[in-house]
Amino acid sequence: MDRDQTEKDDEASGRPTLKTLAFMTGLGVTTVSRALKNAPEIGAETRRRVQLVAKQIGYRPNRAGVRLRTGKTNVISLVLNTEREIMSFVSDIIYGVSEVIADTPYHLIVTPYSRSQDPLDPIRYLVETGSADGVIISRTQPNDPRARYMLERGIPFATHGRTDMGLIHPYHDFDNYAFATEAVRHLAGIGRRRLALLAPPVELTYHSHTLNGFTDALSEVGASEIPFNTVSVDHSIEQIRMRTAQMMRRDVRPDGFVSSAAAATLAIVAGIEDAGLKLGRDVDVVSKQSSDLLHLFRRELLVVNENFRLAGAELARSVLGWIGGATPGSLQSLSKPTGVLAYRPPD
Amino acid sequence: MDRDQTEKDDEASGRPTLKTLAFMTGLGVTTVSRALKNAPEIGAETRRRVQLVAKQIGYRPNRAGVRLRTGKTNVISLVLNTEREIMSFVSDIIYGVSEVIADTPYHLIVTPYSRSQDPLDPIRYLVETGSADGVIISRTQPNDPRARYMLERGIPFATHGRTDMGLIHPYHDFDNYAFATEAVRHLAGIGRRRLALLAPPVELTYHSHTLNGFTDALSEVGASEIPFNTVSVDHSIEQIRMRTAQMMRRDVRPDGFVSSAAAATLAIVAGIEDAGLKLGRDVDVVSKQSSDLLHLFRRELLVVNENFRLAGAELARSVLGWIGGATPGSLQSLSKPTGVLAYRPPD
DNA sequence: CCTATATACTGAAACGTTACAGATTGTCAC
DNA sequence: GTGACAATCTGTAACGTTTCAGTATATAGG
Repeated sequence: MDRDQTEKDDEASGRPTLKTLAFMTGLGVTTVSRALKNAPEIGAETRRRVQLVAKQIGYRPNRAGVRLRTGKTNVISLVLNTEREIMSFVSDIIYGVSEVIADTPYHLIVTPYSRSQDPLDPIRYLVETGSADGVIISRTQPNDPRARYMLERGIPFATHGRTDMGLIHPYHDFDNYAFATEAVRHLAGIGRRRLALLAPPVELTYHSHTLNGFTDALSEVGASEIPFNTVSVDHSIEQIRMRTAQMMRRDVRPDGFVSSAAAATLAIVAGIEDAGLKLGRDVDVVSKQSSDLLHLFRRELLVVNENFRLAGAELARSVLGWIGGATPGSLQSLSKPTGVLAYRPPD
Repeated sequence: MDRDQTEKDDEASGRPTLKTLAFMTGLGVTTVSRALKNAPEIGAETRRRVQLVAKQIGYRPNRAGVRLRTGKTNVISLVLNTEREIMSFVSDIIYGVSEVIADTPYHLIVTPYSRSQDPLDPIRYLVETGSADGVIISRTQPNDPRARYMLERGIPFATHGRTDMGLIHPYHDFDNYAFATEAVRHLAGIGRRRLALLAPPVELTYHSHTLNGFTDALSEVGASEIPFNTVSVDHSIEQIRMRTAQMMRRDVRPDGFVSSAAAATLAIVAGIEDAGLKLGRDVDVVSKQSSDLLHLFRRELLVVNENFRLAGAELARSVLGWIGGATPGSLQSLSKPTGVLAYRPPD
């Protein structure tokens, strides 16, 4: 009677639950639950038996059940700016994150914030609704309210880029200081003396990293700077192109560029050519790139690679590490630029 | 006594629940639940009162609770191939989807499938674990096992690209037939007679769409095809570049190209130049692009724009529509190519 | 033989929500 | 005054999980 009823209940519903396993093994749900998570108070044989059956029938814990009971979501949220983030960037980071969480119970959810919205809004939403166990943010600022907020609430996160608030948290960053210094040294090495920098937007931390590297290396090699700070990599292709062309038509114009983004570099080159000058002859450009396409564009371009897939992977590892109990300070990483590829025109 | 206890319970936990609202309004949780979803058996004043209080204290339904009780996840899953999907593509689609689900209760989760994995695996996972209310897939095939599977299980989905199985489901597709015909006509119009097509991979549906458009237009304008089917847009930049260069060194070589992807076009142009030929003089290339960058690369390139952000938005609308009860057949859309931009060299 | 203690297991309750099956009114017809 | 009925509200159970507070059995110490 009792048995029949339970049996019927279990066979009716499609997906196996703890109750199903309990019935099949003849144990209580509590025992099954504990056996599956290797609790010490369960006999060794029972444990193996339960786990065997669970694997056989393809038991997977119901996420909603776990989440409701424990508050654990098994979700990592990647928070993205809908219009400012550079294209290839995003997909590479996503792939990097995916790679790492692939064989964990975690899911990746993408939380966008749009237009004129406060960047803190999506973070508040995530924290208030308890929608994620961990968060990844980018476009990090020196004094970042999002990082501060999450630190206060004690929710694990990692930032793409560093902050500068005297607070410790996991991050992954590309060494933009090293990028800028190497770029300047290389340009100086091939005889360029008046350099312009297309920098990241001022509000982001890596703006000053890049700028510091640039100016430090300038004085090191004794070259001078041609100011180019009316635009940043966040500006439109058209604006950058126009400003570049304007600048290249002036008497005192740069003979070398350092560009912090691949798309912007296309615009710079276009601007240079608009002004009737020739890349590799009148001016050289060193650019960061994330996909391997710039050298197809103009083979005279000098490129430095930034690996966003790696960044995504590192960020995911950091967040998971923090969730897993590691200390935030031990989850910081910096990736060095992979060498300047010097494509000098063969002729 | 009873009151004190309830009060204490509610104030202890941070986030308001139905119980909190019930206590504040003096109603039962059932009534509150119904009032919030505008059930007819709730008095008009009560309804307003409950909704007012709910808004004031910022009540948000607990997703885990809803999901456990109803099975509704409020999740849309975007299933992506980790290595094959083209870069900018992905982020644009994500942004498009985000845009549409922004003011719905839905979250977007990204489900990747990697390497040598069966494309059906992630779909099976989603369906078996009931992880999503709706699914979006790309890299659609004429006979697509994923679409068939989801159709059988009755789970709402939309495909980026069409199938050809005689089954009806929502899709969004770019009109690649029109793209190919317009491209060929344009090339013929500027005097090109021997055309090569860099097609999508054969297994995907839009391969034949593109190919049909190409060959139909060829016979229409009386031009001939130079076979170029040893590579597809899925091949590496290096392979495409090499094959192109090989072909361009032969006696009978194309004087026009139609390319189905922007990245591949970079490779084609590189190959053309490797062979010592000049774009716009010896050969013209019409290419699809998703971001507006190709004309910066070589201004002789002829480009047709495919809007992936729009695609993402349409796909999201379709899935939501299906979930909302619309008939699958009414959720299909095709986007026309936006005109060939004819950048002829001015000199 | 009785008590203490470790070992292996178990039922009940709770997380927040919704659906089902009432319960309590008030109104109206007769 | 009674019964029928609509309108409005409510308690209980259930979704699948984990935690709490046990229970039952075996082993050992005295």
